[in-house]
Amino acid sequence: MKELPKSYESAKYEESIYQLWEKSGFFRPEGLPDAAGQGEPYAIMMPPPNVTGVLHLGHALENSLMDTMARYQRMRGKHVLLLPGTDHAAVATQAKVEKLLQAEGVKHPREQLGREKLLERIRAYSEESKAIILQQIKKMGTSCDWSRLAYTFDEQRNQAVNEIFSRMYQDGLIYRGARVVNWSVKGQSTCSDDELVYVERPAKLYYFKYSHDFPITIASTRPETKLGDTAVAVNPTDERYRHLIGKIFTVDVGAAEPLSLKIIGSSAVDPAFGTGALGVTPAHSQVDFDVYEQQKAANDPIGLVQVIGQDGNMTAAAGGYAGLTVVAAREKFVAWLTDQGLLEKTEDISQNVGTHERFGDVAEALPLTQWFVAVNKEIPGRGKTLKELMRQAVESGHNGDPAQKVRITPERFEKIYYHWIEHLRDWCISRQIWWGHRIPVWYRGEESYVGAEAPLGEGWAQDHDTLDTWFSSGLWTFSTLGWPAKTADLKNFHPTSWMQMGHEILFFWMARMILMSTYALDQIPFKDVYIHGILRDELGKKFSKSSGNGVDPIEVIKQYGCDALRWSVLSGISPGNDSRFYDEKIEGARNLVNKLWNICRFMLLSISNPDSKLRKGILPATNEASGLADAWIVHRLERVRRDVTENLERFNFSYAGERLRDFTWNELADWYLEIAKIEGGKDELLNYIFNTLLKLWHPFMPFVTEAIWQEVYGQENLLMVEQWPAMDPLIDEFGEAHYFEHLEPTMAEADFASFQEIVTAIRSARADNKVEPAKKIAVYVKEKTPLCKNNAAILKALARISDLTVAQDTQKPEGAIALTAGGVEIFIDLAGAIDPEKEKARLEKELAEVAAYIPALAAKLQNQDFVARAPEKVIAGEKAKLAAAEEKQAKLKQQLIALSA
RNA sequence: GGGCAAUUAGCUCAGUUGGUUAGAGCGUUACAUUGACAUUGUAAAGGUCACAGGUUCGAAUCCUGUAUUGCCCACCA
Repeated sequence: MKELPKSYESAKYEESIYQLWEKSGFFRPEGLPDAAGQGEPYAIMMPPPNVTGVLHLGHALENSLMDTMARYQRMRGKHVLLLPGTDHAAVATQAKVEKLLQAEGVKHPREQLGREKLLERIRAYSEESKAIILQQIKKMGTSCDWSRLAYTFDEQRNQAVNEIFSRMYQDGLIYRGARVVNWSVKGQSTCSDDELVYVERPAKLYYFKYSHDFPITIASTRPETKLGDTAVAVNPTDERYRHLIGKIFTVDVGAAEPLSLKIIGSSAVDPAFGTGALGVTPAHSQVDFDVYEQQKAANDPIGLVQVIGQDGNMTAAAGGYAGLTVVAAREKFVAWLTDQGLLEKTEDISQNVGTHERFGDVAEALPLTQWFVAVNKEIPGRGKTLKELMRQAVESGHNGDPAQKVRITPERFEKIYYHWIEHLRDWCISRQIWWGHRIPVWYRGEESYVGAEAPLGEGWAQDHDTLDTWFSSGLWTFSTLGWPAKTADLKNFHPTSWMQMGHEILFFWMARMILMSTYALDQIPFKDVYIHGILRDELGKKFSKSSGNGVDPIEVIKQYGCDALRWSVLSGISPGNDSRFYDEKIEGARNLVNKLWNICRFMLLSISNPDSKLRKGILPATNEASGLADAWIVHRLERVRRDVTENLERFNFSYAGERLRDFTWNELADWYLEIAKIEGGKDELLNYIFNTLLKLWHPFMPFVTEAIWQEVYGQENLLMVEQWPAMDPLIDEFGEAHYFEHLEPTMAEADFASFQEIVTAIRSARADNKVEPAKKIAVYVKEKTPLCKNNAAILKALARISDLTVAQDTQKPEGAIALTAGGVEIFIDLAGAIDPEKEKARLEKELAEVAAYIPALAAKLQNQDFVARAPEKVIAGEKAKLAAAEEKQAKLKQQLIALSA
């Protein structure tokens, strides 16, 4: 067997290994070794990254999560489909390309280039971006099925979009209507409520009257919109104003027409806030528009006057203010109020304003005719609204079936989801940008037609608007599987098994996938959603281009390797919580990868013949040379196998990994391999450990484990499709290894722990007394009562490891120091190297510690309540502790006396 | 204003359903260095588990309140 290099060089392996995996066909479920076998389908749809740029660290986290899960499930024998794709990200991409064009000097891209040319530019940009992204996904080691690569804006997905639009339209769930919507002047498009980003900023609150004879003072931070007021709302219980309800006042504030203001009652108005009266501007406030609708329904209508236009300037209805920008109109109006003596006071307040997620400007509320999804309308034949479908899928299961329940990890996000649903309004899905799925509706005069293609006949023109990008990504779990065709993939893989996402897209995406899937397929989109937090820098700040703290995951891979990147983003995370990413973490990850490499390298050097039979994961038969350390490591390996498996099942990626790290480094490398060096002759067992270890590590560190595996077994035998280690027949349900017949399995753990304590105590004493590491010293273990059944094994190990000599049943030699550890007395002859004063101080310190501990334990055991109520096991444990402490105390006292004698 | 988290060693975090003298990694200190690995090893120091009550035989863990920090939602017109 050729010798491996001293340290793992990721760059040498990663590319060729990925190619090998890809070539193997195992990324495809039907390419798996047992594709026709019993394995159940397991599907993960990769959230498609936006084609607005390249992947960042957050994507590295997501890919690591998904690929770890996919590899684990694949090794468990599932028919895993990890499906990759990208998202055209309508607004985001168009906004990005327009910004780039503007930087190139094209000030008004839409007017200057026109629809077709601009779309061409965006397409070119997005294709370039897409190509880079796909390369990056490969570099991250992602084991996804490239043959099923999807794009939210390709032909297949466009069919799905058109199909669902038509169905929802036929069901009356999509409608065209005039409502107040969010409008970005800069982007010249609508956006949904969820796309608003609220920013806090200082504002002035103006208190004024519309005219001198108007009886109520109102307050507003946007006085210019008051030119469009049509009512004043007061609380009907408010004694100050209730007598005015129903009255109509006509005031002239300089708009094209005098304002006709009706005083209306609304319990939503807080009498204690401000003046207790609210100027109602139906055209420029969502809330006020609701009031307008309510009044209409109650047969007490109020007017609607639009004073701000789509260009962000005042409309003709604003009379003397027409054509002014909003800000200029405000200044002019306030100046007029001041002149007239109508302005009573101003107040500086801080205010949250909704800005457009992509274009960044403050969104205006405008009344516009747009396309909407009706979330509160009953679906024909289903007896439920879309909102109810969305709620039920998470709450009790789709159609009340618990097996069709979307389970969210961590659970607390369920509450947030319900809360969001409560407040959900009809979803505005039409956008005036050009990059996106065109709305499949055709017009000719008064006629309209819904369908992908124009109907027969002349003169039909398609709706100019495009669809909200989330309308298409909402279909992702099934549009990727060929829907609306009834494909085998749909049957096999939907509902998908597991989905992960950041909490910031819970509403955008998770909610919409649930809506679309329950509506279109009568199925939930996925059984489990894992919500991860975001990665922050070492100071806890978000990574962003503007803060200049960005980390390029591909650079990290180049420098430290993909496995190190994966480990550094995965370790330390917990569901739903943010985590920090910093250099030391990557270095630590790189060190771990290298440690694993060297552990395997050492095992291979020690094994005379790596045995491919052991790949099946069966423990080798007992052999004569087996000792305590062997029993212990087998036991510990089984425990870690179980812990890793259980925790991956529960999506505790970080804990599973930590557990594996702890075993590998602190148990296997630091203890067992050191002993194995001395004892020797462990071919079979080392083979077994080597095999199992690589399999357990593979989902976390696919490259380094596969690299080692191939060095041993050749390129025809890929680790990625080895079977995940199962419980060995020789290990019982309690995790005890019945492997070494001459050893009690339950004792292995305790005995080895004693052994470790003894060794550590000796090392510590040597260090305290500055004994040169290379110097051999005599150690005597005094055995009063048999330490345990495996005492011989311990003593044997003690005698063989490091530089110790052991004698049984002995008196403390002259000048030796005495220790109590692991339940026995130990004498170390330092050949006069000790300082008696120092030794006395050490003993006294230890004595003080144990003396302080004993009374607490004793008191506990004398407490009748404790003895009566605590479980047997706990009481027995406390008694044992007390006994051990008392024995130690006695020994320490003796040792002190002996020292002063 | 409503809601949700977090608060444990200098730093980053575990602590799996209440039961060790509360753990890890990094950092720190001392020592080591040709034998798998300095991307290393050995040993050590370091914590009133934010605070105050309560429940319990027993609380980092459960309950109530307070403080600080972060996030989400609503919004003040």
